[in-house]
Amino acid sequence: MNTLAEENYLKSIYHLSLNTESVSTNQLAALLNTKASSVTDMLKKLAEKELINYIPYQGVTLTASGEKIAVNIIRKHRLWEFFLVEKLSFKWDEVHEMAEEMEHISSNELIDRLDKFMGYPKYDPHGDPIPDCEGKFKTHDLKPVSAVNINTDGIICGVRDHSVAFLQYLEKQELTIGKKITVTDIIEFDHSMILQMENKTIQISREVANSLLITL
Amino acid sequence: MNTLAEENYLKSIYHLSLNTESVSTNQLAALLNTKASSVTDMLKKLAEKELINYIPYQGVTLTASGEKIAVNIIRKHRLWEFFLVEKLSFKWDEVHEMAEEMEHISSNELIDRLDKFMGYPKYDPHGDPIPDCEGKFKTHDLKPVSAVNINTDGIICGVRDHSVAFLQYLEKQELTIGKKITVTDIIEFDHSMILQMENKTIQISREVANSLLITL
DNA sequence: TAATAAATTTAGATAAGTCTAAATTTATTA
DNA sequence: TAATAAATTTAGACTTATCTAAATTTATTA
Ligand SMILES: [Mn+2]
Ligand SMILES: [Mn+2]
Ligand SMILES: [Mn+2]
Ligand SMILES: [Mn+2]
Repeated sequence: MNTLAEENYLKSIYHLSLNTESVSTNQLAALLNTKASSVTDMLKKLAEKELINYIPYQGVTLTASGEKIAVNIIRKHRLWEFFLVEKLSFKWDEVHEMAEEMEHISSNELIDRLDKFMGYPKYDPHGDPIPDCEGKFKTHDLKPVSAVNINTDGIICGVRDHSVAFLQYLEKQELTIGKKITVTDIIEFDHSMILQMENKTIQISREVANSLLITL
Repeated sequence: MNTLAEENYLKSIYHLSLNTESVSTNQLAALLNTKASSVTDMLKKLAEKELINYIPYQGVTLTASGEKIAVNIIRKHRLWEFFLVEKLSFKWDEVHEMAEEMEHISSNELIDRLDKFMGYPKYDPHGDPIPDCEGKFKTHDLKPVSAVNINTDGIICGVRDHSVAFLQYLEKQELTIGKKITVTDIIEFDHSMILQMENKTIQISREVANSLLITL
């Protein structure tokens, strides 16, 4: 159907589209660790296949069929991550690279059965929503901890930074999905925050607070 | 490490080596559905990497490191097939193509954990042995049904033909792995055989008898 | 608004893996 | 054993996905 490279481009365009209206060549080059000229070549190919709307110099958006493919790849990625953590006991910081390969296994029947086998999970190990077999999913209303006021509490439901370093840090602090926290104080000087957890109090930096997402 | 194409060549050389001392260019071209000239190019590359012993015009054998890689790919293939049948309820005729893709997922940690998750199975859904994480496995002593005498009985433990058509035929006749059969008669004219099964008697052609493997 | 900088595309090259057609080597057979 | 056939390799081309360097377009700023 589509090559591995094409799938990775579509997925990247999808992710970048969540923040900006139209995605630029340089944004893609940065995310895909490639050069702008390589991106241009691929954009022409994807436009030819009508998977993206491409206006030279003006950036790209996904067409309906391009988006469908992108969401399906993300569904596969997140279901495999769930499988690796829930069934094979990997930690949440270990699964992304493996899922990058597994998301390209082509069979949809396989992924639908995997979904069923795991009981149709709604969120992956990082709190990201898993699209169902129709491509539908709902994001819950998330806020970075850095955006809430003193004495607000919430449940950790996601992260903005998926790096191994960040995930390992959170794990160590027990700041994992599902945990309840209350912001008890904010240090004016550097905006670090004091969090009250079930069994302890910890302090986190502004950077961490920015990348830790909660529901109120 | 190695490309997908390289892995497929190594695996094919391994499989063909089970029947012949040295594997020829044309044998590989036929199995891999490609042209002899393409095979020659790849053989040069694999020889360069010291994964095969290649003498132009004389065929190839695997080196120790080439064989290790081939066995690891086969381990992955068979473990994923087992997973698909045992955990996701696919039929034994449906899993080969999916496993052809999944065998290239690179992580060995992943496959070792999958192995553990499934209880270290010794045989795949077609009766083929699954190498352990060291690459070791034992084939049981198999004979085609066509090679046994009247009134011999045995347990179905494998197949020589992995085609969908053959597997579906066997499934329909309940000639599946683990079933006990007794050869009660052999028709001289066309060498078809009468098999006594637990709850019925059936007749199979010589072709079928040739591809159905039992232990005595 | 003209000059400069930044972003993007084009041109031309490279590597992997494949192909067809031609040349070469090995095997068969008259 | 010389001619013929079969198997294999070589030569040259093509596709996909990359790259660097140069040209072009768009954005910024003096
Ligand atoms: Mn991921
Ligand atoms: Mn994830
Ligand atoms: Mn198989
Ligand atoms: Mn098998």
